[in-house]
Amino acid sequence: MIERDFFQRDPLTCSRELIGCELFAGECAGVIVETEAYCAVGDEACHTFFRSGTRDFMALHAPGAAYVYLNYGLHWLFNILVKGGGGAKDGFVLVRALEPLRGIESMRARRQRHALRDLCSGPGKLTQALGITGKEHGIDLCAGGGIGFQPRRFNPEVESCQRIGIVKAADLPWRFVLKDSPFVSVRPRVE
DNA sequence: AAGAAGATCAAT
DNA sequence: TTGATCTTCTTG
Repeated sequence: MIERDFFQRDPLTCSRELIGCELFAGECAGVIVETEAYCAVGDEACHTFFRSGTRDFMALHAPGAAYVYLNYGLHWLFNILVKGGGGAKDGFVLVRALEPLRGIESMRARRQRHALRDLCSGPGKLTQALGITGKEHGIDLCAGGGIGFQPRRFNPEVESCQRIGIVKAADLPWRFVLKDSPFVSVRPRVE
């Protein structure tokens, strides 16, 4: 079980170090292979930049809280609140892709897809596969409940690249992937 | 009251 | 490349 102090650091460190950790939700679990960092200060792509409700959420919750929201009216996106202790170090980690480990038949049933690579290879896909929706918004992920994290069991090679699907601050290399994983959403551009 | 924007996905 | 679909925030 990953403890709260893991999330009492800045979003870039948390995003990088979550690669290779396990996310579990009920009977389902997978290795985190892709994340993105969003910073409360100085990042125009972060919801705190244009949503007062998000700034309120950040003030009212402890690090390790789930921040789940509906995007494009269709897809739930799963984030973790991180607070490094002071404005510029606060933010969110978006979990974007998993390598499925357990509960694979449940994932297949919820996704209506069979291939392992189609189950959790995107932020909207993994919430559907794990059954995460807005009802998980605000829950504590460090409380030993049904959803949480397990530490790494190997030493991953992590690659950083540009974030996906945003227009503002699109050039920042704040997306992190497990190198050469076939389970990421979009393969990083090879230089 | 109405409109725009938005961290996506699957089918064409 | 496009359509689906909804919440939040801003403007009138």
